[in-house]
Amino acid sequence: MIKLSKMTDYAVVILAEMAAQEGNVQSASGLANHTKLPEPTVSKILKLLTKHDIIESKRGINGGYALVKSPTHINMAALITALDGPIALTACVEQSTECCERSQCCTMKGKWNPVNIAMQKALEDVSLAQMMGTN
Amino acid sequence: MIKLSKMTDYAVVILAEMAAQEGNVQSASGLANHTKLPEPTVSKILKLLTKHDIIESKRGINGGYALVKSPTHINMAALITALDGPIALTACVEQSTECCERSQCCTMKGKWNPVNIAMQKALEDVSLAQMMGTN
DNA sequence: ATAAATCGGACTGTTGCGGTACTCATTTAC
DNA sequence: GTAAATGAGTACCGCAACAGTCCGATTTAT
Repeated sequence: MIKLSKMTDYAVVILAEMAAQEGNVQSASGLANHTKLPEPTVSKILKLLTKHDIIESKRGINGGYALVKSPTHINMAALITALDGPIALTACVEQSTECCERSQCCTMKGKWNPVNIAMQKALEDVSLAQMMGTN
Repeated sequence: MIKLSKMTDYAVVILAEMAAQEGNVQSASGLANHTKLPEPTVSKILKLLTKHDIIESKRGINGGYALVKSPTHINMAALITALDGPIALTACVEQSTECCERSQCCTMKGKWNPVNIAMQKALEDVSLAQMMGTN
């Protein structure tokens, strides 16, 4: 099963909650309460999102996190990249110019790239706002 | 990193080898030799592919495996489904009508489906033959 | 009928991820 | 200036899924 990690799943829920209160700075514990997710996990995800400039943080008393972009401008590709690393369907991607550990160069080297690109595009086309839309 | 398992990667290499000798029945050990992959792994993959009717097996002396469809009619979606299970980007897919383990229904329930469908389509559009094409 | 060759399914070890806890750095209210 | 509140960073543990291994079932050539 090609599935993205729970972390990404959680991230969407958290971001949706933040978007619902757009403009407000919300603390990690507050978000954890609202989303019913375990606080340490929420905190971890928020840090990752901050590091990748998807949200911004404010320290000190009454600190917390806030969106920097509107939900329309946050796409799934960026989210997944932030939490799970680069989007690629196999280890044998073009970037690794060396041969695999196998005795000869894998004949499939680089062949997955078109697929990867297609997937990347599919994910870029979905915004957080769309994910939040009614069923 | 969204990545598919090595198994799928290997499967493509193996199928490419089989396609190169289309029509011929090839034993698991023979294919392992040609692809330089560990035989038990090759064997395991061949079993999975057989179960999903992507190839067919022949027992007894001079037995082995052979393609049932032409490389043009084998797409990546079928391959990945056979080896890694259904293509879905999250556990919270439409099919599970129950709520998550969280106290309330996840607000994102079913929202990933459009993305999943887009990915499925992207993968269906790539045939084994295309993967075998020259670099 | 026998035996060799091969497929088929169950089993096990290991790696990576999800989840947690702890400590340090920073900011602001008083 | 001090202390409280909050985010940032690091390190750790348990579980689950995967990669790899083995032995039994089945078929066919002789």
